[in-house]
Amino acid sequence: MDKQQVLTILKDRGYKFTPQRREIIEKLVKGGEPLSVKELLEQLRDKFPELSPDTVYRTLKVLCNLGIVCTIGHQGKKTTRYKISVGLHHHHLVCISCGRSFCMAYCPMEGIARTLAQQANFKVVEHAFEILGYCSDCRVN
Amino acid sequence: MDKQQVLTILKDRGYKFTPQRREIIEKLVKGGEPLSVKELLEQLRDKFPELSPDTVYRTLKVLCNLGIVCTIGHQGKKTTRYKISVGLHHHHLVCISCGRSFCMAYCPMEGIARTLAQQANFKVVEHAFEILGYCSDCRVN
DNA sequence: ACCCTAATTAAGATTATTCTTATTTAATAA
DNA sequence: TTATTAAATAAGAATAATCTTAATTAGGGT
Repeated sequence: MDKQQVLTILKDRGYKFTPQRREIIEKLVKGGEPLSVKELLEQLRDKFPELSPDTVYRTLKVLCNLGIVCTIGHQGKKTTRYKISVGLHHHHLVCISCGRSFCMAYCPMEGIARTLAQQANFKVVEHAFEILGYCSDCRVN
Repeated sequence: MDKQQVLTILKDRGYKFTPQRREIIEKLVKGGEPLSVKELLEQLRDKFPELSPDTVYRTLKVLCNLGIVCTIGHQGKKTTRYKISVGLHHHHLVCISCGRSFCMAYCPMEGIARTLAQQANFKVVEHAFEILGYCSDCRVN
């Protein structure tokens, strides 16, 4: 997903283009390691010395809701990080030693959520799933 | 799980009994709706006017790690809540309208985590899973 | 080009949670 | 009972994230 694609999606949904938003998207589409809000702020400080954290959080929330970025580390173990989503809905394996994250090959929830929810007559809106442990580099044995 | 059982587990693991800890456990074993840290503090204010939030958070963390209490609302949607664990490891359906939570009948992760992790040569330590949506009372249709 | 309006912004307050530090205390051994 | 020590505590600082408010601005229509 490149910058143009993201901007097109935003436009279609009626969001405005602001310089701040453009730059945040710019940083994210570059890829690489998932970024924290703090890191994004640091990277954007020269261009927007008064960029407020709230603007970054708000923009990220919009992008999350549109499925453009995904979130890693909800679990409160470390600071939440964000990265451009690689298309399909998916979850992460998060290493509690080095902090790196790895995409799961597939999302095991689709059928399961339906089944579990049916039992409780519960209308599923979203689900959160994350596995924490040690990655191949960090595992001891 | 009653208070004695909890205290026995703590004793076995070498934790100390403090009046604060006893009271926090007392409130939790009563059952009922899952409690937030704020609610716990309010309920304990008359007995311990200077109880610090940190003490509550610390005690809850210990109890979580021992599997004695479980955590609801990790997802950052609302304040995290805690309740005595009903034995087996499990997850929750959380209503985004009324905020109530419901236990899932089983944990769908056991086999899945193993499979997913194997593919990545990842050693699983724990996982987080939560379904958000509307409960039977709150769903519109 | 100019105006209008709803969306977006910065700033700062607020809340939830964790961390640091110095003090207190529970459990254990003498 | 007293002394010892490791664990637990309160207080307050620090961090992450959200909310409130008033000012600014992008985009659409004139």
